[in-house]
Amino acid sequence: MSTTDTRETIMAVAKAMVQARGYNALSFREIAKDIGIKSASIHYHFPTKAELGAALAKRYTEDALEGLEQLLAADLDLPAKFDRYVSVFRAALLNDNRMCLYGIMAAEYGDLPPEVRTQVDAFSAANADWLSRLLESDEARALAIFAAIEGAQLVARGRGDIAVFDQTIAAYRAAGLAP
Amino acid sequence: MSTTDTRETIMAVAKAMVQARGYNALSFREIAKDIGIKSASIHYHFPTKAELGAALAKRYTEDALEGLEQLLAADLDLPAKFDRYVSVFRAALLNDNRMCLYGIMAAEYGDLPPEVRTQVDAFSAANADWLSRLLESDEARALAIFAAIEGAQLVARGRGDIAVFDQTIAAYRAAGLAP
DNA sequence: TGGTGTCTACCTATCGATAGATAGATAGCG
DNA sequence: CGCTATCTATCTATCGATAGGTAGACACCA
Repeated sequence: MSTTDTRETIMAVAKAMVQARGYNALSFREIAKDIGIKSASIHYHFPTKAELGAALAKRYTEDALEGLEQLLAADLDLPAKFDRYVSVFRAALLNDNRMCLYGIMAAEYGDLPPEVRTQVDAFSAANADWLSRLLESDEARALAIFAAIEGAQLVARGRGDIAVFDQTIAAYRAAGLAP
Repeated sequence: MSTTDTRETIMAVAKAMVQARGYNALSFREIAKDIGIKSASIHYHFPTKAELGAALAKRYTEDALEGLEQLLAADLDLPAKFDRYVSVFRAALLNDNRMCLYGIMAAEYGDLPPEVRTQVDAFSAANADWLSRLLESDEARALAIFAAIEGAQLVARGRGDIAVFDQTIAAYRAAGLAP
């Protein structure tokens, strides 16, 4: 397999694992077993676990930003755009009750290597920035909405019920927090 | 030391560790070192890690419920009671940027032993119930407020800034989500 | 063209550290 | 004596990481 393919496969598998069980539960041996190589080979692509974690978070933010820029430019009204935004977080739950990579890593913040923290921080900043542009509001309000969505995901995950997520978002809208 | 004392000390230290770094990062050896005993001795009080984790979450809910019942009966207006409620979550952040035990365990949900999950679920249910009584609202709205507070804590922790938590709660109030 | 060196992408084997867990001994106490 | 609470010592499993080797692709040079 080419370097790029294997590297991408590692990242895809690792991302899913983190979203399901967290950064701490991420294991080189498990990744390796999943994709049919040896754990030592992962070190060829990602010298340390911290580098893999940082690459994961960085890519996650980049991918999100790309999609969000397109969404912002789309010919949709504000509630529809917000709907699409929320559906990204919703999709994680639908995918085997997983969480947003940010949410689970933020919970483990105290255990994260510095380079991973940096990338995790970037995700919340990017989301707050995007939401403030969408809503033409200040960053504080945008960050509050982002936080509320993350919380909705966290609680819905514990309940194992996507309906809880939907009802919570609906409550945010009914209260006027979200558009 | 009496059984009770040691058991309580183990729980206190373990609780702080989970709030700082999560259930997965909780280590018998670390707890033992902290309180000056051997890790084997912890197994005398808590045969397995899962039992310790479940006991932690159970106690956490019990303690919370006790305080909340008193708060509900207190001679304060609604916003003041809500203030006090929020301040409990705020206090965790002030305590070395720790998180609510529920929040961090909910994030690790996919990795939690069944008996721990059960106790974690009980906490969100108890909070939703309490909030619905406080607000005289339906459970869905109450759960949404709980979720939003958890999210505020998660994001503020990543930012390492208690002001982010305060501003987020303020934004919830300004929007009309919280009283 | 054919040999030589280098690079990629893995491999096997192993390291030291740490995890939770257990068996069995022991000190102290009523 | 018997119980409680702790100890020492050890086990198995797993962790990330490293050392060293190798098949194959590719480039360069005589």
